[in-house]
Amino acid sequence: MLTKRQEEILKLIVLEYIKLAKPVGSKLLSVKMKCSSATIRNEMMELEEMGLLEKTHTSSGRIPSEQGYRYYVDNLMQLKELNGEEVFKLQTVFNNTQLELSDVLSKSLELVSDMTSYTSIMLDTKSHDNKLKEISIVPVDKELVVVIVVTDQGYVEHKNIELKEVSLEEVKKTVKLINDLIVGTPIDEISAKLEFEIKPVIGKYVRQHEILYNAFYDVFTDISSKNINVVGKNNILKHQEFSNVSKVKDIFDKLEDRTMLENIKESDNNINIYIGHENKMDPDVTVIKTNYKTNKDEGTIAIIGPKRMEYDKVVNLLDYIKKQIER
Amino acid sequence: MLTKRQEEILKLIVLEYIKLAKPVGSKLLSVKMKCSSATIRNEMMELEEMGLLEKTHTSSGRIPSEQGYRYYVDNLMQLKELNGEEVFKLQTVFNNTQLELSDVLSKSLELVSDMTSYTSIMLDTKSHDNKLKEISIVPVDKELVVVIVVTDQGYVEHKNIELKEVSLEEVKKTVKLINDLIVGTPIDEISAKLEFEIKPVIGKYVRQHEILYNAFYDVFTDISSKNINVVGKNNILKHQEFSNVSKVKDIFDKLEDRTMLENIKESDNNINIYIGHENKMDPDVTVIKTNYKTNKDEGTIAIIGPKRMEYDKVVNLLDYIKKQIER
DNA sequence: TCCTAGCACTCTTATTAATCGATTGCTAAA
DNA sequence: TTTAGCAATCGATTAATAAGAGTGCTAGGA
Repeated sequence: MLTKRQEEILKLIVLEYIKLAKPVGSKLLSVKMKCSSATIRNEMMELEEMGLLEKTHTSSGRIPSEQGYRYYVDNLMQLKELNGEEVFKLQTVFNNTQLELSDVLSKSLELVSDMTSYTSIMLDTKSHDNKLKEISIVPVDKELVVVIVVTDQGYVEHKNIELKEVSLEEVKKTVKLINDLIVGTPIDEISAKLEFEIKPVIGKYVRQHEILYNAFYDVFTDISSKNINVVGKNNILKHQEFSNVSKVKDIFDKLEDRTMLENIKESDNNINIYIGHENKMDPDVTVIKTNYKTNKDEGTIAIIGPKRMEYDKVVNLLDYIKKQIER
Repeated sequence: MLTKRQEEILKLIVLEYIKLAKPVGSKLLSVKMKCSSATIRNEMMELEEMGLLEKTHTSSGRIPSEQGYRYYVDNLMQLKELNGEEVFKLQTVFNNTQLELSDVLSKSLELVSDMTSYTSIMLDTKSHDNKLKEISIVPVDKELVVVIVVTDQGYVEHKNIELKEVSLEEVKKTVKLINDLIVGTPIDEISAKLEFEIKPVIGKYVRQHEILYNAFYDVFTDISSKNINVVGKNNILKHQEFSNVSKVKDIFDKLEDRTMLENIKESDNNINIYIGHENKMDPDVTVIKTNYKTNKDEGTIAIIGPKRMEYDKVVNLLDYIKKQIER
């Protein structure tokens, strides 16, 4: 259990280090508190023994350990309000009724990335209530037909089918079959239905039914697939913990690795903070994320930055965005 | 005019410097040629006076100047054949008939980026012969209707319209109007037609015609807009000329700047090389690009790397891809 | 006239040493 | 329990030195 004074010291060190990125010494703290540097040194030693502080070398000032950050965000962090300018900028996005949800998300995350110098990720999973609404075709010319799939939430996906191996008639029949049999099916069950209800039937009267089946399989896979967007990646380069190129490359590669990014999915409804080794992404970063859920959509938004991150600001922004989206 | 020997020296220096990124000295060259290092030093001095070579400091070996690279690519470069593995990998992409052109392009550029460690850009302009084929609507529920636009080349774009300020009837009427009046119009002329032929008419019987007009304007703008894709951006980090983070940030920011990227458009049909200051992107890079043109599509593909680039390899690859696409 | 051996000179890189300044841990006194 | 004082530690900076690579120039030889 920490004393009041120890908590104050820890908090000051965290805030100071976040601001200046330099180890914090006892002398600096002694002017901010009403006791001598020697006293503070003694407390620092205890905090270090408890694993909340670290030194970069024997005679350096202290920096927070991962545990130190953890204690700070769990017990000491105070959320201040967003400032007027930030709210104003975000509101212009949320008030734009022209935009679709995914655009609102990416635009607001762009703002957040600009305001914080961190990197944002949105992972947009379509909701389970998303059902196939209609599938229609537009014959373009003798060689090409466009198949268009629409869900009851207004998602659209399309695929071009060449009329070489299959005829327009065959495509039409298949589409009618799908419209008759599987309209209304939730999108994540469609692949199964397609295989077991449609494939056997078309197999009977379409010569090259594999081609047709694959085309439809593709378009349904696309529409049920996750939409991932990384915003403000270049902000990584602004932080001095990432001043060495190979570290940067490491993180950039991870930010392009789809399976890595899909892992970021958060089901918990709170704003969750994963500091350093607590996240699976990279031990040198902190990931703050939350899930969101509307009647059409659900997904995760995440902010990634150095462990030395403005936790309070990011938590506030994320919370604000989550609430606005869910309205 | 350069003598044979001077050309040989220049070529060796370019190749050696591309390989090892270290200034090339006279001693190294003397073992590759049948004359003494003193002779080579004299020739180097002349080449430097002509502006083809540079020194990094008074007593360093030589590196090629931009003019030196220019002379090399114009007069000395020999194109070797692609190796079997490279051809094989690319062929698996080109032979996949399932893929649309833009997918073929981005996949083959991914391969090129992997094979070369450079960065690729594709800029896909839709051809002028692309005409509006059909516009159709799918009413999703009482509050939402999806508008889908298809061109005669099989491009699809869509937009959701909320049925709050406008009614389904009004949307239907407008769509009928568009289908009657401007189907067959080249996509880059549609905006104008929309404004002068459709807008005045719907203004008469649609209360909130601005909303409807804007929605259609948006979707036509989208479909005629350029498609830009940057592949292998992280490869920038592999080259020692970009080992300092602020330089990297500079280039990365440019690679996300849409207007910068649109400038890359090349109308010339050859493989063109822009070394250092010859390109508008950044004086420390070389851009090699060419345009391509199929019956559906036209655009530009470009490779970006350090000036110390494997010119021969990149030119070969770009040429190969261009030819395959245009088949 | 062209080529080359030889050599002094220049500049980079690596290594070591010396100094400065910040900060700590410890001790002893308040 | 707090604090003043002080030796000790270590990073960062600067200076000095040496080693190595490469050049430009000169003078002699083909």
